[in-house]
This record gives sequence, C-alpha cells and structure tokens, in this order.
Amino acid sequence: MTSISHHSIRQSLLGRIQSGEWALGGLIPAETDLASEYGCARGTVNRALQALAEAGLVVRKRKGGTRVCQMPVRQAKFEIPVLREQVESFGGIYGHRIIANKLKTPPPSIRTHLRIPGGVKALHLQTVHLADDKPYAFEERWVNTQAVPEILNAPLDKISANEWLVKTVPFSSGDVVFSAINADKKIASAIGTDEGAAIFAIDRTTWLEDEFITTMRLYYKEGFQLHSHL
Amino acid sequence: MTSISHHSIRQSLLGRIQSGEWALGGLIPAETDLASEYGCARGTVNRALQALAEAGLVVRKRKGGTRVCQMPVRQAKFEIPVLREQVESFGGIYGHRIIANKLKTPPPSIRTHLRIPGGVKALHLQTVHLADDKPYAFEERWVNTQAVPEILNAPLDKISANEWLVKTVPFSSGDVVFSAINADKKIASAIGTDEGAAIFAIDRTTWLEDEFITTMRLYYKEGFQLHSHL
DNA sequence: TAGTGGTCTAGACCACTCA
DNA sequence: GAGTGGTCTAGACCACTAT
Repeated sequence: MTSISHHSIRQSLLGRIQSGEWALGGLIPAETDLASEYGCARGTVNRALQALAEAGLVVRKRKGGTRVCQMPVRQAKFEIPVLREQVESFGGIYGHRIIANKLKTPPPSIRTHLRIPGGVKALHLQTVHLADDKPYAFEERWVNTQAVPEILNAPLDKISANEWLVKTVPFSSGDVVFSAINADKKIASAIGTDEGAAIFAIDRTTWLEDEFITTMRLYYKEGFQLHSHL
Repeated sequence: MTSISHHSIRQSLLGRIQSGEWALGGLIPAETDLASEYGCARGTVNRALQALAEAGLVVRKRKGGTRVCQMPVRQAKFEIPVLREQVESFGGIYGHRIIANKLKTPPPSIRTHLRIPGGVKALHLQTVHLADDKPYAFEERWVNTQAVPEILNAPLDKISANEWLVKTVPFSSGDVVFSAINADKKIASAIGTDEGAAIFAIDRTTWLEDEFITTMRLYYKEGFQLHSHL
C-alpha cells in the first residue's frame, strides 16, 4: 500500500504539470478532488502540493486554489563549500598556513559590517589554504572578538579559523556574495597565480542572534567552479 | 490556540539548538517526548523536525533518533536570475540585441553536452543583454532544435531566447556552474569592457525528461555580484 | 458568503536499525 | 526485539480571499 505516498503523488502531479495537462497559470483541481482521484486522504495531497509550492512550481492561495506557476523562479540550492572537505573530496591533502594573526583596529568598512564600536580591536587573519601543499585559496577574515573571545586562545595553527568557528558557533546565519575579480599583487602571490587573473571570490558574513561573529573573503585559485543543480 | 503551530515549535527547537541545550552531535528527545512537552500531537513535532532536517540542522534516523548535526552543511538557496527581471529590479530598462542566429553544426563539446548526433545542426545564438541600452551581459547559447523545433519560428527579436524557452518548456531540470574567467577579445567587445577583465560566468544546461533542450553561457559585465543568504 | 488551503489531532501501521 | 521516525487517515476547525 505504499503506492499512495505523498512522494508518488508529487511525482505524478509533476508529470502532469510538465506534460502541459494544466496550462501555465492555470488552475489545478482542489485538494479534495485530487484526494478522491488518487484515492487518498486530503492531507496526503496537501503534503505533495506543499512540496511543489516550495519548489516554486505552483502557487497556492486560500480560496484562490492552486495554480501552475507562470514564471517559475528557478532556485538553485547548494552547499557552501567547506574548504577541507572540498579539498579532500578530490583526494587532496588539506593544509593551511597562517600569514597574519593580529588584533588590530579594523578599517571603517569592516567595522560597520561587524557593528564594532570605533576604537575597539578585532582579530585579523590571513590564511592560505593548501591542497597537497600547494595554494588552493586565500582567505582574509575579521573576527569580532567581543562575540567570540575564546578564539584568541584557539590553536589556529592546527585547526583553521573557519572550522573552529563552525564548531564553536555552528548555527549562525549569514550572507553570501559571489563575484569575480582580478587578482591584485597580494592575492596573486598568496595563491601563486598571475596578477590580473580572474578569481572567484566569496564574501561571507555570519552572525548569531543579532551579534556579528565574523566576515571573510575567500579567493579561489583560478579555474575554480561552483556547481549546482535545479 | 494557534500558539502550538509547527512553526513555533520549529522556532523553539532552533533556539534550543542554538543555545547549545543539546550538544553537537547530541541526541534530541524523541518526537513523542517533545510532543508531550509542547502539549501537541506527535505529527506537529514531526513536521517541525522534518523542516529542521531539510535545513540541514539535524539528522534523523529511525530508531537512531534525531541528532544535532555535527558539521552543518551550509546550504545557500538562490534564485537563478532572469535577466529581464534582474535589470528591471534596479530600475533599468531591459533590451537585447541578437548578434548571431544561425543553424549550424555544433562543435563536439556542445554536441556531447546536448547529446546531438553528429552531423545534425543546432541553433546557435549570441545575444547581448542591455540595461538602459548599455551592455549588461553577453550570452552564448545552443538550442537543440530537435527538441524544440518551434524556436525557429519564434520572434527572437522581440522576446529573448531565454524567456521564450522558459515559456515554452517551463519545467525543465538543469545544471548550473558558476566561475570566473578573464574576458577575451570577443567577450570584452560584446559587453564593452577591457580584455582580461574578471568576468562572472554562469553555465547552464537544461533538459526535460532526458531530452536536452539548451546549453548556454552567460558572461556578466564586471562588477556583477550574486547574493544569497544562509 | 462560500470555497479553498493551512493546520492540528488522535490513532494506527510500517520500516528501519540499533543493541 | 524494541524503540524511533515516516507516513497515512478521517475528521475537524480556522484563515484567508475571490466573487
């Protein structure tokens, strides 16, 4: 009797949408109708339809019914790479080298970002991430030491700041920005590439409950690609 | 009595996870226990926990119980930009100019990608997307005309190939790859930038039920950023 | 005002897997 | 074998909103 699962109904509905059985922007039968058609409870159909709605394929409104989405907003979901795992996933040996590790007053842009009062210092870190001892990515990071003072005692030579933070403040929220930039002299030498090379950069700021933790920028060696599916 | 919604429970559980009430990798009380604690049905707790599992914050196993995720895989979700909307979202006027529109035999790499038999032609399109009449992005695309022959009669001067395809084959699946490249001469002149500039590129291949529809590469003008949240 | 989706409940059975 | 999550059901009430 597992044939009437919400999964199968979701699949069936997806097929009917793809086949064009219901026009773009058109109305889909009500939950109760579909339930009797599929011979199951309304709750089961509801669950299938909610999944489709979450995937952006249909739009649902009370009393308005369920409609096939006109302009399906393509959503890509992907995992923010964790460097160590990324490197190990293709069989490399991960390592990192700390270039800078100093408490100092952050520049205004960073201070604003982390909401640090003027005059207060923050931890500035520069790290080169290695794959098989060769530079893989370069990271520049500021940590709000008022939020996580323990980091000053962390063995950052053994565990990367990123991993330490993930283990200490695992469930923070964050913003991510992807962009492409030309490598300047500093970045080029850090990751061993030529000045001007196109670099894939990820900016990330994370906080926990209104308290800003850290902001970082990661520069990947040229040729880096971020994959996803939709 | 709306206070015992699965939303509120999800929120409450999230808070308890963030506060460290349950250790990383630690066990969370069983659904039945939580249900009696919150004074609701097990189904309600189940829904909340499933949402947290989908968000990657907990891992659930039958008999094994629910555990706080050790290394939360940060998932970013975003909407694949639709150029017209992207341009209009910052108040620009969208337009596009077709540079190439020809049926021809695709190079081997594309042929493999679209699974087109040797010798068969495909539609090759080059489009410059404009914001306020200025180049915004450059698109290179191949369309499998065996899958969507109607595109040969589409008014591509009025509607961009992308929009036409979305309206015609709206519910396709696809792969997306983001990368950074240096602009070559052709791209630089197409989007009005300097050769060597760092360009944000998006590759995208879409298909419907094992039938390949199109593959495209989009080059954004320098300075482009893709934002997300996690 | 009537119809539709959103949600909760109480109970049930099953599938998985840990011990 | 026993405990846990996965899921379906049948019924109920509510919230929203199109008409």
